[in-house]
Amino acid sequence: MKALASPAAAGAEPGAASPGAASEAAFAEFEQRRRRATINDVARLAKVSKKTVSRVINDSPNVREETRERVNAVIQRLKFRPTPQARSLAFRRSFIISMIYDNPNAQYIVTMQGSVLERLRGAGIELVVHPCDRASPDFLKGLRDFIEVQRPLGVIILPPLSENVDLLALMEEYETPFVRITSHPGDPGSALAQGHQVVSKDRPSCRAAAEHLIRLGHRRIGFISGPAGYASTVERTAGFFEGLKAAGVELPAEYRLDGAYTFDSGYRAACKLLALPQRPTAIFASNDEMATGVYRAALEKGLKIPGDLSLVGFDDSPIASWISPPLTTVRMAIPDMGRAAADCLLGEADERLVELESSLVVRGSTSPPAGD
Amino acid sequence: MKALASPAAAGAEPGAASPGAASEAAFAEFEQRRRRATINDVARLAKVSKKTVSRVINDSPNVREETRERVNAVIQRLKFRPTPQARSLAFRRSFIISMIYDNPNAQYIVTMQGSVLERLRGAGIELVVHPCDRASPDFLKGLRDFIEVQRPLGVIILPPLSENVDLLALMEEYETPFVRITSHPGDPGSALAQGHQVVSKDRPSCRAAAEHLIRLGHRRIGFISGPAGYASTVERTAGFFEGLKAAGVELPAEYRLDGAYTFDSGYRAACKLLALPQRPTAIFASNDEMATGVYRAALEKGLKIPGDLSLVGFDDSPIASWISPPLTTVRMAIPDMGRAAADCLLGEADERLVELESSLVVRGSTSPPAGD
DNA sequence: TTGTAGGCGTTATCAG
DNA sequence: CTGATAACGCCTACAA
Repeated sequence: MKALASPAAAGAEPGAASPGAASEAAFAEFEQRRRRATINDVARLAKVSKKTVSRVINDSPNVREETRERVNAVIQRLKFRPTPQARSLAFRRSFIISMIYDNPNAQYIVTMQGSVLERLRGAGIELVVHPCDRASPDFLKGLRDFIEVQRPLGVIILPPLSENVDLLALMEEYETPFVRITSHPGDPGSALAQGHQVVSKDRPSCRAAAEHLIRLGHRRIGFISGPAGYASTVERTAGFFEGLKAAGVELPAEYRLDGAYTFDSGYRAACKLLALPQRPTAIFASNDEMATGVYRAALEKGLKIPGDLSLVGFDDSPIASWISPPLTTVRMAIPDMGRAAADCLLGEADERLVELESSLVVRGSTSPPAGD
Repeated sequence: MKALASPAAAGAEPGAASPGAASEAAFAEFEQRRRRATINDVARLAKVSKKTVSRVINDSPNVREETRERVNAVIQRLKFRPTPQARSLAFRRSFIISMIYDNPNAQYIVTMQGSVLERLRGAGIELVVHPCDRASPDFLKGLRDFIEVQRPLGVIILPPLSENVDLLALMEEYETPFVRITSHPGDPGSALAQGHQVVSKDRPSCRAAAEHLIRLGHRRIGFISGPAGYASTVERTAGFFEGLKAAGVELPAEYRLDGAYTFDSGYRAACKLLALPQRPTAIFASNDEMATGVYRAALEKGLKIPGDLSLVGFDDSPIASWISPPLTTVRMAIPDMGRAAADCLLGEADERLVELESSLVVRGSTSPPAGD
């Protein structure tokens, strides 16, 4: 990239003929020591002070271009890499980013971890995972200890923990940059509006799910929500009913049941729905795991999907495409969200609020209702 | 735990009446400074040298019990916690344990992370995750950089990476303690026998799977293997055929197909098996994802599981209990493996080789074959 | 059993 | 724009 691309150019002149370039002898002497280069080695061989090397490492603007190049040349030649241990001590911040979560599904977690790491690679920053149990009595204490002792560069908080204001207050207290991953931006001025936010816009896609079912001809539609108190529950519900309302479809109260994002809750809700005198011809389950429970219930009732019952889920988990028939569902842009979250923490985000749309994925579990 | 449990006992005597106990004034002065306590604060208030405090922190035996108690009392009173950043610099090792893996399924990864963390909690050691792509050209380079720069306390390597000898050589090179998670102990003396090993004994459970099918009356059994070169493939295959052989059941070559642990490979293999003139009455798929592909193939052929086709998988992933009928499968003791791996790295393992049995979980996907 | 002196590798302060 | 000097908080060697 730079003018001094050739290693030889760095300190090629024997006899110190070129000012500011170390002698080959000095380099040779370094080679002897068979140790990793430190900032001192670089400083000595580049004939500058440690501080200047430090400035180069940290992209300080206050370095003459010529100096910077000379230092960089030595850095490359010595394969110098600053150690995060020492930097952490001096910076009073560890070179780690932490991911804190309670209980999302495994695929969500792993995809998120992977996409965050995609951005962290090469930045010399590692990802520390911190699952926890918000029901535990020392949930906050554990987190406090962690933040206080580790002092991570930043923290990524996954839902539903990202809606926990006590946790956010903790981050503020320790002045730890954080990103909330959520499905609804915090109201301006509220605690939930602090820090960075990466939000999955689920309303439009859930609305699309409703419209999809209605377009197919469904009017009696069952709805299974997520657990109370989750932003995702609110958003998915709002989006879906938005779609129904726009089409002028009203849902009797008994078509609307509460779930808990678990297989069992989906199964039980479906059993109730399918036992209704006028059973729904379609069901929207607020996540795939519950939708899987609906498959079970339908099978037990002898109902064919999608012929007798159309079904839409949410998550596009692997099981959605593996189950038969494959499940029409909503896919969040998890990899984009992970990358965006990392960018926020790396200071490479333009805005403090990133919104990403999720999208409806139509598969075989939805069709026009059987004429009845 | 100790005699000086009460904080007041630590330095209660005003006027330095008690030798070796700091004055209340000194403590009060510390309180003023509203900073986290350092080893210096502890040393000063406990009237010992930093080194002695360090010895206490690190459980050195060379400390008089009385001194240790005095120091501990001050530590508690000051809520002193040594910072890993400084210790890392001095120890030349980060207080992190790293989990390295390529591509196991999400549930496996998350369960493993969780169980390892269970043991790490309270030890002041964090878990850094390091997924990577062994097909990438700079796979090893990336890992080398990571180990060289981060210097983790230890590394946990998940299969199939745990069978990569280049990776193991890297760990040896950097003298980094590691645990291999695998399904077959390395031959003594081989590269695979180095480091710690936590192995899942899958032969007995796979043998049990075969015996289970045979006991139900199956004789024409299809087998879908994992990808070539995986220890897990070898072990599951060996176990299953052990069971067949013990019962005197021979499998024609066409009943035995290669899979790749993916849904598609399971589906394709099943299609072939079910198209055989004498189709098998049962199939063992070497993991649940492939088994799910078999469900699909069976459904397309109009074959009922388990009536027309019995099916056994491996992993006991969530989908195994959600799919209909629920899948008979083999469950590895992943949480135990994770805890064992952490113990190895924490130096709390008795042996360098820990073996854990997996177990057959019988569900609804297996039954006697329909009389034909 | 305990302490002193020095180092781990980097960044901050502040003068020039 | 650059550098000397002092942190950062803990540990190791070597003494006592």
